[in-house]
Amino acid sequence: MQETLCQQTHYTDHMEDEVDRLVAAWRRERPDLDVEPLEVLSRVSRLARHLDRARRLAFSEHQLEPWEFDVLTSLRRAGAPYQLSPGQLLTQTLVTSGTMTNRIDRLTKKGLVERLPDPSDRRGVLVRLTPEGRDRADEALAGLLAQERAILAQLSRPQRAELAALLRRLTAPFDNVPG
Amino acid sequence: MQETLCQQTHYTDHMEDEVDRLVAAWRRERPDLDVEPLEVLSRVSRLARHLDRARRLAFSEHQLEPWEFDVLTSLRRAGAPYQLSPGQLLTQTLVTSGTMTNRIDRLTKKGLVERLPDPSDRRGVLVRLTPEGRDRADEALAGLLAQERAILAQLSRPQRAELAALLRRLTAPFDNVPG
DNA sequence: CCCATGAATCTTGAGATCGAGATATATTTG
DNA sequence: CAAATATATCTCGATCTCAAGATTCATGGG
Repeated sequence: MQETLCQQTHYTDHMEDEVDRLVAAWRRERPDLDVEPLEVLSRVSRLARHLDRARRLAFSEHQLEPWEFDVLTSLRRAGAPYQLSPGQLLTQTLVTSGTMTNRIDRLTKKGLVERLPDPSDRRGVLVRLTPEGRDRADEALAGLLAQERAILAQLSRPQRAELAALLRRLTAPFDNVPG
Repeated sequence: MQETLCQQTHYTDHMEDEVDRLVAAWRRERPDLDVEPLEVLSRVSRLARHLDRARRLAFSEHQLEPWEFDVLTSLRRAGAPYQLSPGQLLTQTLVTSGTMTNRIDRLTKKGLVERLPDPSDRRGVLVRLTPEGRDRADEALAGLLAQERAILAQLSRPQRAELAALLRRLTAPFDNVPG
């Protein structure tokens, strides 16, 4: 780790959040414990819940639920012919197999995806985006990005890059092991 | 924003994660879009799901569900006599009022909390931790902190502080407005 | 004092998630 | 080649969550 000249994140406005209050409360009630980990991970969990609410709102304009968006965009990103196995969808969306079966069923009923037999493995199935599914995914993505940009306006571009890099170090171990 | 000498987050090991692959896929499929926001916010959402799974595992040793932990520790942090209104519990746990009523019902049946009339407002209720509830919260917290420390070992202490500060700037707007 | 407005909590019904186990097919091993 | 093991997906039942609306009480103006 080398020292270099870089942007210091030195905030003049130190606005408190719920986690500051939460940590202060623990230090008062349990001064014997080191609750430093909560400074990072409680913020991650709470921010994710806030984002989930915000997304639910943003998607409701497009008649899409967040879980529908997750599946449709996973297929969209795969590129033509826009198909993945349920197993690949699992690693992208981090839900259980039972949940994914259920999601595919419902999206099929809505005409946004279709199930095809996997030609190379008779156990398997491929899930393919329909043209309508593709359009819905594209529309919703544009809306989501606009919303996310507004939330991230709190940070400068280098700060966002720094934040992304720090988060990557935490997510990578989860994403790169069997677990 | 001043420039100072500080630790540069310059990683020799640039381990990829799912979000790197996700972003690369979008740039290939939708080169017209700027997907930079996903670098931060998709990592936040995915990390939160990984944490949720890890917590579920950690708490199962104590026969506690994550949602039970959230409610019990909110009350524990409040300090003696360990009581809060359902409304206060809402802002701490970010669930809807219907969900909270349900949670309080179930925790009451398990003998971990009890409902008392609010002496200063006859509409209101106070939820109080029972002695057993308090013990369960304290045990589970110790276990959670140990697990979180292991996850955060990927970062140095100043990196953790930096990460917490950056996240605070994103959570504060959510935590400090009516929304 | 009474009514209108607002706030805090609870009720309800629909829908989504999880975990565990079932089923069918692949792959490896002896 | 047969048996054992592993993999991919689905089924099922129990919870858990949410959104919307109902209920109960507080508060302020007339």
